[in-house]
Amino acid sequence: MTNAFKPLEREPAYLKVFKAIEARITDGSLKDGAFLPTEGELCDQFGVTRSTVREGLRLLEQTGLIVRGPAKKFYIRRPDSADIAAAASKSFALGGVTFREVWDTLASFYPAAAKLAATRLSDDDIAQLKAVRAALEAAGAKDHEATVAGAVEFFQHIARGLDNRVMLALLQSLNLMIGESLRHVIAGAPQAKDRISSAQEKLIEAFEAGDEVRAGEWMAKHIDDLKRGYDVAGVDLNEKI
Amino acid sequence: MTNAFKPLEREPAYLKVFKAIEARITDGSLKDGAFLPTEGELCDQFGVTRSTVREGLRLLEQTGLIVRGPAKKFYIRRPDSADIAAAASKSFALGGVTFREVWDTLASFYPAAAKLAATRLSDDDIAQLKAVRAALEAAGAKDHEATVAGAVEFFQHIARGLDNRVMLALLQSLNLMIGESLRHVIAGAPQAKDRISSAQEKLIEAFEAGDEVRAGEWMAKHIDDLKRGYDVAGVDLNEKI
DNA sequence: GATTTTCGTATTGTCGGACAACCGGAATTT
DNA sequence: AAATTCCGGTTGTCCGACAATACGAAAATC
Repeated sequence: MTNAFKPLEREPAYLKVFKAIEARITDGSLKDGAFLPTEGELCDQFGVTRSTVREGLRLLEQTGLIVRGPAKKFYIRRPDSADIAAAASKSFALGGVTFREVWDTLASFYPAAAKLAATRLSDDDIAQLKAVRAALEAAGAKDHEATVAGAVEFFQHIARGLDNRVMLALLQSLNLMIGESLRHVIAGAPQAKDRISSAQEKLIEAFEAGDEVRAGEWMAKHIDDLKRGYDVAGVDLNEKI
Repeated sequence: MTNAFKPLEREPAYLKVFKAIEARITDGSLKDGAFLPTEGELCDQFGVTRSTVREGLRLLEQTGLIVRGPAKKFYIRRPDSADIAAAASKSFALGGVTFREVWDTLASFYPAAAKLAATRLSDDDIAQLKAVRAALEAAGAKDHEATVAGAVEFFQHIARGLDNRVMLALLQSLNLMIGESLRHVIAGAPQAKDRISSAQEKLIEAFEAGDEVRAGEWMAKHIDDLKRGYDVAGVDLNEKI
């Protein structure tokens, strides 16, 4: 019997609202920065009640497609890499990934990123890296927070300098995760600051020289070094983040 | 004047509902698979109306923390890598990233992943890779869909075999994005299937031998080859996905 | 005339109640 | 025992309402 009726999926109205608005954002008819109509107007346009519209708006909100502007009105915003990264790392945390998984990923991906960085970082990017390193040097040896911040910021600037939003988002979500775990490591590893700083120095040199191979090698060493800090600090790599 | 009052953030009740439930999921007091109370019960417990509760539920729903079960009831589910990947790649699409960005990322990250795969894939994983390749071989030369599917599935299995959820999610979101773009390339590149298949063969050999270096090299070649297909197909790499 | 104050209005956040549609399971029939 | 019917619980949607807030314009002040 071929003339059976289709499953007839009924889709809740709030989902339709969500998809309708989402579609108009993706196809560009609602441009970035434009204000969304008020809830009341949306009710009229969609022919549903405010409760329903509001449920749809909550979906858009969580997706990151709209944010609250002045006067509480919503406006359109395409999610940027930072949002993607934040959402991803949050999900990871919920999923209970281990330190080992994060570090393994770092060790695999960042050397490759460093290679690319050697060919792609601008003079300005490199200057910023130097600034980050200088700030790290200036910080007190016992200032663990500054050490963590310096290490993470260095990664951040490299990711940003790659001029690639996909890579940026992926690396940023890693950066968010290592920030937390580095804190544990550094407090328990005495000369962490010096080792980090000297690795950064070598990396900057490689970037300046445009030396891909050296950049990749030093990044690998740098990360390996950070990871080794776990043993020193006595942290179990299989612990959940 | 230092004693000014701070902005005094008042957060909407629906956000509190969201955070409250989210917290109980993350801290484990609501376990994976458990059913959420009904909307009515939540109203009683939180002391708010259903409209409010429902807005909170929509947030949880979009975050991927809860899904609908039988009888429409919600149950708890920790987002897995596929969800993270899907969400991320969707956001990327909205952000209007270019093919070039995706391919650059592929070219940077996948060779590193292949190296790891050489040391980590189980015999079972490799058997599956062989199966994927066999299916690709069996497909007709003109069956572009099968070719795309074969190429993407090969990537998928590698990612899954790495035994690392973070890497899996990141690579999966890349896989989702290349699927679409590969379709364009392959239709316009005659011997794409053969080249893909032979690259897969070399990769499998390297994986079996546990030869990291060779695996990385062939993966780099493989991706480079796919990318070159763009020229042949006449696709502009700077086009948005 | 420029600045401050006041005030009205639009919008959001929340409420309470209402009803149809739907699902699952119990009660009933066959 | 199997199929059918029925019923209560739950969701999806609607309506109407109100307080709180934020904005912009009108009014008052200097």
